[in-house]
Amino acid sequence: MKLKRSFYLRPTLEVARDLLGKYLVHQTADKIYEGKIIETEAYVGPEDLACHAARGRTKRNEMMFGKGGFAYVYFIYGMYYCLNLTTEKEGFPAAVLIRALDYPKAHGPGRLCREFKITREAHNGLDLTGNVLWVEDRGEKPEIQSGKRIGVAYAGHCADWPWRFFVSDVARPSRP
DNA sequence: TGTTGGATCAACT
DNA sequence: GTTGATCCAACAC
Repeated sequence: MKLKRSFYLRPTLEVARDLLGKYLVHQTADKIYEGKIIETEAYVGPEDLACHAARGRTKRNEMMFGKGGFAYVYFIYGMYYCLNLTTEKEGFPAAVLIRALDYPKAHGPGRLCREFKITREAHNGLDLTGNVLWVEDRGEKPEIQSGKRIGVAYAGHCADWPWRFFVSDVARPSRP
């Protein structure tokens, strides 16, 4: 079943963990994309230097300050989009980055957006309780591991926080 | 108005 | 292990 708003309004680390084993679904005009979520990362609040919201509210990260249960899509390195799902209550900036899906060529945040045709223009700010982009619970309860986040070495001590979650039985979600 | 660097990936050596 | 592709938001003038 489709996850309700209340799922996203809980603490971000719980949401990041619980999203593993769920299915991301993207309905387009001519096709439905769906894949199991196998890797996520949590980005929580102004004290997390790796979080875009650590530098205050801006045009780019505005979605993270809103209510949980919306898509936050941003463009990076001139070529790639990254898909995040916002969490927690309005006014508290937090989101979960979807890093990898169990879907062909979708292991990696940039690649999954390319495969799923997710763009900032079309999907940033989308309501995840709507009927374009959402997450489904199909009753799977995978073994979960956690580790350090990827590509955030600039964030100082925050880079060591074990806020990356992945499904144990996937040998290599997106990185060794 | 100009500069800079990033939550990446793939193709190299 | 390193590098090029390629662009927008943030910040410094």
